[in-house]
Amino acid sequence: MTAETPPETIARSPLSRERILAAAVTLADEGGLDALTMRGLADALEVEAMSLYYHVANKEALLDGIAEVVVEEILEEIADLPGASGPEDWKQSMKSRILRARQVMLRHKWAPWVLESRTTMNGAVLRYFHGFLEIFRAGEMSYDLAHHAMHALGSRALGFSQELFDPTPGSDDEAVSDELFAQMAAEVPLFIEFMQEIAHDDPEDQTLGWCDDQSEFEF
Amino acid sequence: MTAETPPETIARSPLSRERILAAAVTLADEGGLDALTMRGLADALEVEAMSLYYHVANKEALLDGIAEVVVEEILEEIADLPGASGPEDWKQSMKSRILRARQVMLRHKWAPWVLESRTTMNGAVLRYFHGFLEIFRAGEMSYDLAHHAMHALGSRALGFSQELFDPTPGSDDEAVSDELFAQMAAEVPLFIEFMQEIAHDDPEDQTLGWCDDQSEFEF
DNA sequence: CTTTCCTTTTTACAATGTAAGGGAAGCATA
DNA sequence: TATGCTTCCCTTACATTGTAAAAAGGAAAG
Repeated sequence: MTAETPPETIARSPLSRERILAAAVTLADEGGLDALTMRGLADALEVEAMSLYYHVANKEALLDGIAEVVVEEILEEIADLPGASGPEDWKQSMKSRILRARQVMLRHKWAPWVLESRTTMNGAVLRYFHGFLEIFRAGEMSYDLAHHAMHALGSRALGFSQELFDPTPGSDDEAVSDELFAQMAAEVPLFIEFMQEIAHDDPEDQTLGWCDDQSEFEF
Repeated sequence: MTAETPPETIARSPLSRERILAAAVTLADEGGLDALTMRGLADALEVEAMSLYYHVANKEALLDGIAEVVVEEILEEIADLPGASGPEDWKQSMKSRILRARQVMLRHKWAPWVLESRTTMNGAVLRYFHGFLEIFRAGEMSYDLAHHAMHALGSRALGFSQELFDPTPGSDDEAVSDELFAQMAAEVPLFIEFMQEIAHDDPEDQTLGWCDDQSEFEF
């Protein structure tokens, strides 16, 4: 009788959906989504590419899988948060949840792309949003209001950064920037002032703080 | 002597960046982003694939291009809107702008994906946001506040729908849905109630109306 | 030993983006 | 007229992707 491999040892041979998904996540963490290719993933697992297909229907299913993994990670992260106790601290509850989610997203920078590209909602997302529903109920608001609030939050609820645009317009370095600056000053003068005013802001957290204030004000 | 082709006729031979971008947009409109392949685009233009590369550096540049086309379309769409006149109607100005943008987005359902995937900001986006800045200034708010407002709006400013999840969880039709429903009732009971409450809502516009109310409330 | 089932590999193909170089037509210069 | 240069398009070719089809290995059951 062969000795049982201890369950927590990540053995080589026995491939499994979980092992594949875990490897996919780390692969994407390291090399970005572009690095997440079936062959590359197989290599990382020291296996041939087609072996993956026994455990995962196709690449789309793989992406579904890692999307769920990420949300489950968020769920773990917020597991120890207290549930909304009084009708008053629902804002704080939401804020802390979103901040935790954001932490996870920062660990997996590719995650927003994958999550956005999923069309079906997996169980983890369901449970995650269910948590928000509980909070909203604790805040004593109607389902209808909760619905609107969800929409208002949008993907921010999952901690998305959503930078939308790089500070640098175009790939130009410093060379052309003189005439470009002149043109911008002519075409979009407010933007110049805007940028200069904004320049001193801290990068991220202030913004998220605001976003929370926002939802605070609306109700 | 062959008759001159009238200039407004979309002549066959002379390829051009504009013609390519236009064809790319309609191709994506019809078949989705997946249909937008270099070879397919070339076919649509009755040209060989590699010919495109004379006018467009590569596919990424092509996507940059159609992204800009879309935003320019938005700009045209809002061109006739009155600028913010008084400090009071800035909300209305924003709302109408966003609604127009949304119209354009509905014409090009692929656009959100492309816009989100662009890392650099093109001139059209710049001008579009500049319009918002003007509005904010007309509303007599500081650049700092405007900055926060932009973040709060996020991609909604461009009219994104951002449905985030399909109503249907999974690809299951009606078959498994009984036990699935039971499981959901156990795991995420609030969701069930939530869905039933929500079911009577109209699909889209109400939501956007709310989103506008939201920004209304915050200031 | 044979048969069966589970898992992995072998081989192969089609679709994609794109590098490299080849031409054809028009125009300029000698 | 002849030569060469520029502009624009095409031919060929290749690497990389996802994945279909089927065979091979091995463990378990008969």
